[in-house]
Amino acid sequence: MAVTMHDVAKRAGVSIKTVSNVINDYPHIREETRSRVLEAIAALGYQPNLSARGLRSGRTGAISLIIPDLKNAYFAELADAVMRAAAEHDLVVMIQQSGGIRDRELEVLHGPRMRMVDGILFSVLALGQEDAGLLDIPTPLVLLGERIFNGPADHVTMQNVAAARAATEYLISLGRKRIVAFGAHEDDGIGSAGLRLTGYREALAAAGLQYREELVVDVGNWNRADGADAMRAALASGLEFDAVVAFNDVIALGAVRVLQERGIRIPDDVAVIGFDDIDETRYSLPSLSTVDPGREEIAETAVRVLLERINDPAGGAPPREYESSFRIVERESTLGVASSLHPRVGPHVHPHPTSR
Amino acid sequence: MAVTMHDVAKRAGVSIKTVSNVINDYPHIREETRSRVLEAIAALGYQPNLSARGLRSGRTGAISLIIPDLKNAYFAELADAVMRAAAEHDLVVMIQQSGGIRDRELEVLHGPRMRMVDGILFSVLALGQEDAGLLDIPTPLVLLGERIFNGPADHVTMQNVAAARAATEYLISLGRKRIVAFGAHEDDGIGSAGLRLTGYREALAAAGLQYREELVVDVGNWNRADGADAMRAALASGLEFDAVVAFNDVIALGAVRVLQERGIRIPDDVAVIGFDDIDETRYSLPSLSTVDPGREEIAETAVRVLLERINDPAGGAPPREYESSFRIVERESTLGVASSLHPRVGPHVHPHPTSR
DNA sequence: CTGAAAGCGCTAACAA
DNA sequence: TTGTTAGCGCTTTCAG
Repeated sequence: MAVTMHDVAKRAGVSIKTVSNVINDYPHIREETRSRVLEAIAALGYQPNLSARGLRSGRTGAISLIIPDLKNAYFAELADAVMRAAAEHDLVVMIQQSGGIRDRELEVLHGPRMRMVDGILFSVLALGQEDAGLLDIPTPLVLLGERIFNGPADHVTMQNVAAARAATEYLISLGRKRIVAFGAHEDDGIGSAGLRLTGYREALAAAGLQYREELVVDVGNWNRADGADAMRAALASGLEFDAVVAFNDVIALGAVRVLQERGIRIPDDVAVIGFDDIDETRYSLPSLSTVDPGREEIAETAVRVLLERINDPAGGAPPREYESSFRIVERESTLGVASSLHPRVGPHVHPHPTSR
Repeated sequence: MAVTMHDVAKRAGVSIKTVSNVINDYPHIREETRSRVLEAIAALGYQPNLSARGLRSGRTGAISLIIPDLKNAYFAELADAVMRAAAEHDLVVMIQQSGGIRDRELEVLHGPRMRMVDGILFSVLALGQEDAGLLDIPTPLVLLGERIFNGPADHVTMQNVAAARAATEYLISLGRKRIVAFGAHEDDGIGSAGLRLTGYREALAAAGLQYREELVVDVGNWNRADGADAMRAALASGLEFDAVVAFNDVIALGAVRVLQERGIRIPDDVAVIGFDDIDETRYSLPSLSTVDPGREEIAETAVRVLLERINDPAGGAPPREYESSFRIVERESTLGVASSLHPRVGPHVHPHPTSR
């Protein structure tokens, strides 16, 4: 059987409690005692039993990250950022995939596995405002992604409206007049699609450009194939435009592909900007201008806030909202290939301030 | 405080043991008792404490997956496959990133966190044969990826040599004569790069084509940027070739980009095939022919084998090797754009048998 | 078919 | 500064 604290205590000639104290960095231990214990630990190869510790202390040192799908680059990069932020606090991460399916989101959230972690980071996709009550669980919870919930839990997200507005204004500043909003969702008011559409409208209004229904293109699932299909349909319908602000990067890349197939030059004929700043946008042809949503900041904030909730004795403070800073990243799909003459030069960026 | 078995037992008017029996599907329980217990569980919202169960039973129901980097699409897709295979067995997965750094791989593998899981799936990148002894840990372990270890643990991998040979033979069957092996690593004999180079050589030899040093191109890190850089350098050196067998998909995509920048037509001037069948290869321009390594099968086999080791009382059986089946996936980068006229038609495949 | 009691390995009071 | 004791919530003998 595995070696326990008892074995260590016996070998070091101390009590089990002293071993515990050494392990937990209890301050008042004689240096000589400490080193004797440490020596015994090393000699025996002792490793604490985390289940026992968890049972006793009520803390496991693990948090859960619930995301729709790891194959989606956005969530893979989010998971990476979360894991690295968590590691800073000695936390390990259990990833659970929900598939973006409502029942599965609830199942995962309420499953017994959630009793195995100290807190949950939940990137909601399917649940809506009407499900807010279902989020009342005993485990500390921080919501990621769009602000579809009004207060049941802490929430960290990006500045969707402001970022979409900035992206659209950037295209306008390039002299574009007929800008497609690519990736809208019918009836979506408060999800990413709705918020980004709001930002798009704000930018048009501020520039005195008219909002045109026909320039708002729905894209079903925000994956590459649907992006390509939607662009194909838009072109088939005879839609004319000189720029596209896509509501995420992969639908932008799908659209770019179709535009290129049709011989439409980017950015000469049509400038394209995406959303998310996934790694691939640096290497696509052309490289894709996009909005960096502040992923690192989101991950760090989420882990920090979750930890505060975990450590907070009473759970007193009311839920809070946090928004990350964002920036427009200019690449070839809006600037042209001139920049590719210096492929090793970093992207030009437009910094924007954090709001909170 | 959370509700425990005691509370459930009290409410149902039975002993704690009976509650335990119901939860664990112990067969011999009177139906009436069972339903009474179930009712109490539902009414109280009881959920078992996994730490306590883990302490008592020695099993946590979690496994660990150690991979280099989730931002790498190959590993994200592997992680997805592993998580879905694990879910089939009611296992949850803790993902740990090693960064492909040797010290970090060892640190993660030997850290106390590993005592929190029932078994480990380890996708080794940096450790080599000389570290085989360091893999002797108490927790059941299954190695993923290349066969750099000779027997310390169970191991599941793809058929690197056979697949690279098949990919090369496929290009030869297309009439290509000067085929670049793209992604070799100096001095790599038994890692992916070395094995795939072996398959490449076998294919040339079988076809009576001469092996030429200059057609073997090193690519540093198997990421898109290094792939692009290596192709740029190859072209600058005046290298001539009519096909590329790239040792993974992202370096293939990086190379494709550079070829297109230079006005080289794919596949007319140069046919390109990659390795891994990551999702992106379906949507790139042109879509990329590749080798499907049998990821699902690898994940399912790995989880099954790990579970066998976990359940095996003595740990008796000697380590085993498992190889997944693979297949060549033909897309535009070797077939031409004709196929894109029917974008919704599935890829043509060359099935290959499983070896074990 | 069900109950009683022991103890998994650890930490938190409380003593010494 | 260190030792003793009592459980955390559960599963598992062993009786009944």
